[in-house]
Amino acid sequence: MTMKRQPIREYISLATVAARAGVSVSTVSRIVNGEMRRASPATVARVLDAIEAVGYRPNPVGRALQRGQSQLVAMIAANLDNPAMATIASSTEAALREAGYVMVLCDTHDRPELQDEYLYAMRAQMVCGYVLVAAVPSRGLSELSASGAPTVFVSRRNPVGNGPFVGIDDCAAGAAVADYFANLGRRVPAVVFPRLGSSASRDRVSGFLAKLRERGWSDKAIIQADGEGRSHLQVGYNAGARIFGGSDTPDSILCVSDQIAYGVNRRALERGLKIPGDCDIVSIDGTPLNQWVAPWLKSIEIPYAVYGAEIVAGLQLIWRGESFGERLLPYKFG
Amino acid sequence: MTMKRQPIREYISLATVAARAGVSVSTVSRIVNGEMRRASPATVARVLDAIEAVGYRPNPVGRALQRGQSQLVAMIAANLDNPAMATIASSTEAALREAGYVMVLCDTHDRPELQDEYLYAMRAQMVCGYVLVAAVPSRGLSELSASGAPTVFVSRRNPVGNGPFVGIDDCAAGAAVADYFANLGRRVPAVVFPRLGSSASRDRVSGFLAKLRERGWSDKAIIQADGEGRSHLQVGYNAGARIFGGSDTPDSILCVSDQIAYGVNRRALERGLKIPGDCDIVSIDGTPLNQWVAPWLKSIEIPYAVYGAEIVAGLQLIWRGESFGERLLPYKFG
DNA sequence: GACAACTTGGCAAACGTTTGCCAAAGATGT
DNA sequence: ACATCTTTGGCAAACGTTTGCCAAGTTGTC
Repeated sequence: MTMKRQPIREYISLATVAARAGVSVSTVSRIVNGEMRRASPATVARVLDAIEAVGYRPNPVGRALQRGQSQLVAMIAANLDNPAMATIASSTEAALREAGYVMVLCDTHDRPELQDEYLYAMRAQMVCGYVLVAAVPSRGLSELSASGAPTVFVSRRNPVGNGPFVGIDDCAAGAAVADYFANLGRRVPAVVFPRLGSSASRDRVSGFLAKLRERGWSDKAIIQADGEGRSHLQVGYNAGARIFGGSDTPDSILCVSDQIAYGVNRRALERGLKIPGDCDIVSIDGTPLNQWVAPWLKSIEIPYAVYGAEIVAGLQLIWRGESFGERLLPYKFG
Repeated sequence: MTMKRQPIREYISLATVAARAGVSVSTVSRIVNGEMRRASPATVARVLDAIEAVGYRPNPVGRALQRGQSQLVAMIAANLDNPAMATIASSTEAALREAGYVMVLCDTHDRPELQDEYLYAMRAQMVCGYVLVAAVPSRGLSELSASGAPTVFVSRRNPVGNGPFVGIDDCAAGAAVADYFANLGRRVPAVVFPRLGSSASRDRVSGFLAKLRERGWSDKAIIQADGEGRSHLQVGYNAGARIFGGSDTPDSILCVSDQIAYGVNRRALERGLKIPGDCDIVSIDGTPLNQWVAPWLKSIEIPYAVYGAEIVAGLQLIWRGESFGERLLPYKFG
């Protein structure tokens, strides 16, 4: 009944090399790992030749078992369909490969149960590190947090504690947009954000509001619209209905993500508004795609393409036992 | 100098369970693997309890080493920044997880050397299957092809042989667009495609051309523009310069991908053309994002979100030793 | 009462790697 | 000549799993 699984092929192992070079497996292992002083130059040369001749590559599985840790790094991301996360995934993958690691990608669709399932599965895989992009609170995350496993949080801070973080200064970004609107002479600003916000969303909104207050706005003069939806596109579209349906129509809108801006814009078009013109929209994300499909959108540009390098640098610090608090990357605006 | 790596934690192994249940490791192993007849009901119950009590999960690394094959599936994709591929990656990841596998994601940026590097690295990881999305010809791919390892090609057919394929009927899709233009009474059709084409691009173009010929167009009456660029956005933008700069301006354009359409559209806007109106653009891809950011674009909609399920179904057929030629999924148009 | 057949479960080898420890041989110092 | 140290390299255990084989114990049949 049950299929018997056959190995796909015989692998070239240390034993193969050892036999060919006429030495023991341990000697080859040490040379492979760069312990050149443990063998005479003649032996080293012989072994190196044999490695070359048979095309040996260390088997990561055997190594993982012995070391109790694989060369796999788990990236657990909330939603790959979001181009920003796709870019983070892509750049992290490239940086990890360069450093000799292999990335496992897990898409949680923002669901805590799925996040936990992945967290447990990855622990079983003996991964040597975790990259959590926009993590949600969950039991498994608390355990991970407590276990002290090498972890870097990206975009959203650790929702159940603290830990190394790579992102931008969200508060400052929100404030920058507020300044921009104020300097432009806008009178009726609005801000759109998801109802179930993350630390990032909250900070962007509060930075925006704080700066506007500083520049003379009263709280009720600022339109705040949260939207619901499983994607930020929906969030923006839903919030747009309320923004453009109220008594005051805003002349300037901050959307905390590109996708929200797309949703708001669609609603605006349906209502016959001109963007920009009747109303300016600014978003925070600024993926390159905007230049192609949303030239009407001005953005705070987050350097997602360099996130990967920062994330891997952070992991390497942690692996070396050094500390890594947070790395706030500069954004571009205007 | 060199850091000594410490295992993150002690893992709960078969030995832990065996000690607690008072049986041998082999007995536990057999029960974990569902061989219930090899032990008395009483023993089985005791072992199951122990498993529950200590929270045992099989270690995939040990298993992989013993079986000569891991539960990892390699997805090697040409360009994650393309939303279509991101959707394929996402849906495949979900389907694999459901089937108990773990996906490793590799982004080759369309570069053969990188594709080879990944192919070799994944072989060393003892992956149990390969999903190649938009593969490019390379030495390693030929070797993989020859080795008979379980492989599914997606979107683009195997460029160095043949093998299981998941995609759409590209030829028919191109023809459908041709019919659409003809029925609409368009006179000056154009087609835009990347200079370095894949089987998919070529088939879409040739299907389009063949149908137009069938409906009375001469070859020179059809504008064909190939574009260069590292992304399809660039391809479209570059080809757009030639299309809109020639003597004949087309009244209808087929772009073989969404991203090319974005590029063409940008060029059209720069030239002051109205889309649609002066010129219809139709693309092949039809990602959901279009509805939000490119309402001007009509598309053949490829069901990327269900690719994952088909890919995994294909892999499972292959693992079972059954054959799996190709699966052409239905697309939606209009 | 003898013998076969089945049930139940353990032993041990194997997968590929790493590494602590030991042994042989050569080099150096007295 | 002897003690000590260094160089060179192998042995064997360990990581967690699977599985062929064997050894008891139980049951059934004549």
